[in-house]
Amino acid sequence: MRGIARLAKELGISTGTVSRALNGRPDVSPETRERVLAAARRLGYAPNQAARALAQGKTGSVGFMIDLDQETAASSDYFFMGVFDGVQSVIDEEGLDLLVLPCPTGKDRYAYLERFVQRGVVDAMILAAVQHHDRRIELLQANAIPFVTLGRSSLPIRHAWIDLDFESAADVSLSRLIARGHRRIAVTIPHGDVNFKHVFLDAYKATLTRHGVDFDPDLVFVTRRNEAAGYEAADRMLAMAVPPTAVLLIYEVTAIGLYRRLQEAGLVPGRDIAVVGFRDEPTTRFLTPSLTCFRLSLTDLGVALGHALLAQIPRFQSKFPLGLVESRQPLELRVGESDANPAPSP
Amino acid sequence: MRGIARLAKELGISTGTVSRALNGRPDVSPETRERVLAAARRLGYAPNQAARALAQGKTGSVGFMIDLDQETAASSDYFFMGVFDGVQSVIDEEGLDLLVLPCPTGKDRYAYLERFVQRGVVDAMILAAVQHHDRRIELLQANAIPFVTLGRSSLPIRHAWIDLDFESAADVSLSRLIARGHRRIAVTIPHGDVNFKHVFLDAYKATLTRHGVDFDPDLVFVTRRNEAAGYEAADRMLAMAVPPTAVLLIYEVTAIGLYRRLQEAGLVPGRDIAVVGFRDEPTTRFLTPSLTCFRLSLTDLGVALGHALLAQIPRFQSKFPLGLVESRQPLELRVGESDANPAPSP
DNA sequence: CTGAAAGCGCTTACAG
DNA sequence: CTGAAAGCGCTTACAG
Repeated sequence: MRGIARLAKELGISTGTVSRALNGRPDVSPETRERVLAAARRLGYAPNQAARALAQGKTGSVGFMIDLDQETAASSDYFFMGVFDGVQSVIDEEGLDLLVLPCPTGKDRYAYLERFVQRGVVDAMILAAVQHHDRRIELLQANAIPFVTLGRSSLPIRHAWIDLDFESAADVSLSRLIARGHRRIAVTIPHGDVNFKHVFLDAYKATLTRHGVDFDPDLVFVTRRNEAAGYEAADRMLAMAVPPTAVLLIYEVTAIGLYRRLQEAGLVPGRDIAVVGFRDEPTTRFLTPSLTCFRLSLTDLGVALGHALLAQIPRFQSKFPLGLVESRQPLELRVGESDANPAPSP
Repeated sequence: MRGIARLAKELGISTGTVSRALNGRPDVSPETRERVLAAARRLGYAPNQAARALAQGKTGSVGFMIDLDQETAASSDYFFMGVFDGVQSVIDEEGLDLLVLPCPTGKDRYAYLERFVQRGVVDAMILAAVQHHDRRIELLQANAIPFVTLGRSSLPIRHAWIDLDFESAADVSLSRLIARGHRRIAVTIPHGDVNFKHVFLDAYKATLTRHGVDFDPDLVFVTRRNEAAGYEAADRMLAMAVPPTAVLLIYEVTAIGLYRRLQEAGLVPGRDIAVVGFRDEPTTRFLTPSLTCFRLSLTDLGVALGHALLAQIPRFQSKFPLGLVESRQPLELRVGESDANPAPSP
């Protein structure tokens, strides 16, 4: 005999009462509760997760699906770790566990998620690296799994999401550059189908338009998330008939390669060409000249995701009455030396 | 009615037969099996995980516990992602799922793990960031959970582990440096209680002794895993009465700060001071002069962990008869320019 | 406040 | 090859 039955026998009471005492139900006498808790402690009892989930119809755990493929995972460094921390600080309070589900390289993301969803492994999901048309969103909706995405999708479906404020970042950085006379401002966007590629590019275009600057498709560079991509992008920029006078980088880490290529060409960021990075990353803090970039609180992002998720789960909705969250996390400009230069006079 | 019962009713057969058909048992007629599988597909049936785990007494999932605290997680970049990929490539084959369990910053690691173990959330565990005296190992053994650790512990308990071959790395790198005349070789070791701090330092000492070089405790620098720590370490080295002529870095990322501090002092790695980094990381590939360091296959490491773990799980032991794995993953020297210089003649 | 009992959705000896 | 039934370890109306 094991589990709750063992406790019940030991104490000479019914399993129902043990269960109620353990779960903090009000209809248990203080003495009984004390005896049960003491026995549980003494015997090192912990409720079996599977039995509990089966009886209650909920698992008490939320999944956070991430991609392992190079494009999204490489150099993701502290990003997800920080976000996980934020999420847990919120859901821990509500007795929920976080299970990170890493989709292996090359494995179909939809099939991977489907397996977990259909088998009822988690009560709710957080999805990272949202694609332009992300079928996983339909999957979760069809299975009535509460969820929130890190990043918007472009599907004509409303769902809870938290994203970075790309619009504001594009506005702030471009306005700075334009005010200093820059007109040929290159932008790098991610490779692949992640949705923020489109979001960021749209924001870039919109800001240019607002300032009366023409959009030039030749100034858009698709880069992967690594140093080499920054090097190559710089290389291509330098080879242009009329090179850009400023660059906006979507992946911070590309700054390392870009700096290197510029250095080889005898160019100094902030003197010969203006460079603004998108997100502050530890590995770029040591660049010289220091990089102007946007700072993001990973913990805050995680906390926002946690709150948004709880707001989608019926039993938490009264405590987190946020409705269908659609919000953007603020990005704060950290001014460095890399964009100090005005545009060269023509 | 739902789940298996629905299928059974739909087909007019018993739930037992449905279960046997679904699970590929041999004692089911081909026609029945086909009908069951077709119906399951049609109705989008997937077995409930909790019910299955309860009935079978196993969950079919393995946990991989990582730390979220800055010291071990920050700049861990692709490290774990690569390892997860390797682990999954192995356990997927056996029908096991990988659940990553990220222990929040500041939360007690033992208590965090205990919760998952006692509730029976996972069948087996992989532990990262093993401490010198890691009570989690005793916890898993007491609960008879099959496990393997990424890193050795110093407990007088035998358990399955996979570690990096610090001994060989110390030997190869120090032998190179000593052959070039270096005698004052600084070493950086991690902060905190991670076990490889001791392993690496011991290997460093042993190699020096073997070459007849005296160990000087002043040449040991404790560094955290970030750029700034490398900067500070270099700073302290330069301030010494007799500075080291060579440096062995345990964390690659510290090379960035170290390079910077050396540069400020007008010193060039590979010309004025020899630098060897421990593990190849993408962010240091762009350093100039290029860094001599050790390359590690993360996927191979993950695969080794997966195999070692399966060897600890009774039902897989015949397929993976490896016994109690205690092995070190090879590290391959990637020669760069940073340690090209011989020691200056005294 | 407590107990007896049904039920959560599966699996698996045991008969036949 | 298939069905009936017990059981996995919990939770939760329902009585009392």
